[in-house]
Amino acid sequence: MKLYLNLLLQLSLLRVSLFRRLIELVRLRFAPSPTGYLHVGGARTALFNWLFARKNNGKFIIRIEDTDTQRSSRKFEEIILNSLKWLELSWDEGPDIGGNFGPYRQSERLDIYQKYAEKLVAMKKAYFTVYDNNNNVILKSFEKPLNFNEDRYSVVIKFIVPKEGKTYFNDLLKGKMEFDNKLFEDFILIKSNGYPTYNFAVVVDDHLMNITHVFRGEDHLSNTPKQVLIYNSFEWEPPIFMHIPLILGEDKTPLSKRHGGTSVSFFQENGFLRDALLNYLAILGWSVEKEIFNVFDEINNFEPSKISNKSVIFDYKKLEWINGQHLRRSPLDKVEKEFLDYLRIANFRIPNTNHEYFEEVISICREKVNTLKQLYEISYPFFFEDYSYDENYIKKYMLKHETEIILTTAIEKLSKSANFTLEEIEKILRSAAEELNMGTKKVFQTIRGAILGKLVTPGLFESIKVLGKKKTLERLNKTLLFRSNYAK
RNA sequence: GCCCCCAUCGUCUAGCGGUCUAGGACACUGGCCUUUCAAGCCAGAGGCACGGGUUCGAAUCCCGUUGGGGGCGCCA
Repeated sequence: MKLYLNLLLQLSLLRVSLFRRLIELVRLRFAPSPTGYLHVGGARTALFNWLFARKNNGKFIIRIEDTDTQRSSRKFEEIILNSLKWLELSWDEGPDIGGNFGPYRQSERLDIYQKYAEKLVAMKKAYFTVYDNNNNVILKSFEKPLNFNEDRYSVVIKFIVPKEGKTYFNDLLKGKMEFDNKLFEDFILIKSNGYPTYNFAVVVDDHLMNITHVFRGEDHLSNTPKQVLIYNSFEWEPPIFMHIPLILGEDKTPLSKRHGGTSVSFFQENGFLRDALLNYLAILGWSVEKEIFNVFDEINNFEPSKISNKSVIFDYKKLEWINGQHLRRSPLDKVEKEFLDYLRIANFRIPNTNHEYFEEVISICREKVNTLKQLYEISYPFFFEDYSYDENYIKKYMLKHETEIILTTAIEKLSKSANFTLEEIEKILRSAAEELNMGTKKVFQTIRGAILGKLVTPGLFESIKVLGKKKTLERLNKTLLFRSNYAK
């Protein structure tokens, strides 16, 4: 009977663990250190982790690796989190929202690392080391060294690397990895300030947080065997690793500010769309049939092993092209919302207009530009009366003697238009050119500059229609006046 | 110095032993369209790093060389 009950218990436990695996197959994390802005390389890493977690109905976790007390700051943590929010890479557990495996800041987990490090010491797999001011080792011990004045000595815990044998692990992209243990020297687990080193904290946290897959930059590849050594010492099962090739600048050095903007906030502030940035980061090294897509729609097609195993050069031009594609293909209301958000972030203001007018302006302007910043520039004369005349326009058209007759004819004819439809406007202006016996280019460019100040604008007829009869006539007259004053 | 990763047009990539006189995208050049500029469409230029093997046959497999990147921190 007892045996039977035991068996039943075992079975139910098995079912529980199976059930857990079914509902929560995978757990991935993005673990930035808050020492700067979110770099596009980091964003790409976060994206791949997020994609895989979402595809498998798993969890995506944010953990802050702030064990560098010198360089870490709460301000950068906030900026990084904001960038991730802007990208809409939502997380299930993190420093801001908590979760069952917290705390999610390493600086708040010091006691945990200390406990596990001392566990290793007790297992004779790590030891205390005391250094003097000149960095000479004066003591190695399995016992906690006492009575060492902090001013004169520093105490750390170091891991014992086996002198022989090899350490193995598998990488989703690189395949079987093998490192000779001789390559490594004993390394520090707990620094003299009580903080853990990266290689130790990452293992303890990934294990305690039940992380199943670690996708990170290739710069971590050579450190992985040290981490596997720690997993092995605890008899913990290591996660599945994947090391993603790094993003470089066009001179093949790591992408930095020298090459242009590198932070997510830079792209945000310069009028890039989240969908476009994510789209570009996704296809940068990951080939799919169609190039332009929304990553949120392609979650199920994400295949980590299909990521290219080669470092990639960041192509600003292609990003801009992709951005233009998204700008034109996205639903208009979405673009409007993004544009408004952008204006707020970039500290640009446009006057309140009625929604229909705003929408029409965006609609005709987005055909001509690739970024929200360019959209602001090209749409400026639609929102402001203080638009200025392009120097080229003044020289090439405004000052020409035909301008007066062109503009007065346009004013006369347009003012007679009853319906002011696109077709009607076109008909009027074409007939005007004909009557004046002038080329359409000369006539249209003269009018274009008069009503918008620039020689590069959306289509003339559309622009006139959107501006409306009243504004168009006002501006034509204004230009006539400006011209006569200019001549004096 | 030691260890690790990588190598197809300028850039990203397709290619996984014959279908490759190597396909696509961005960028570039020319053309069409045209009221400007874009977009769009059409055309063009441009690449398997090098040297050895293996094989009837190699961009594709193996070795080496070269080149690029990364790591070897009380940074992460």
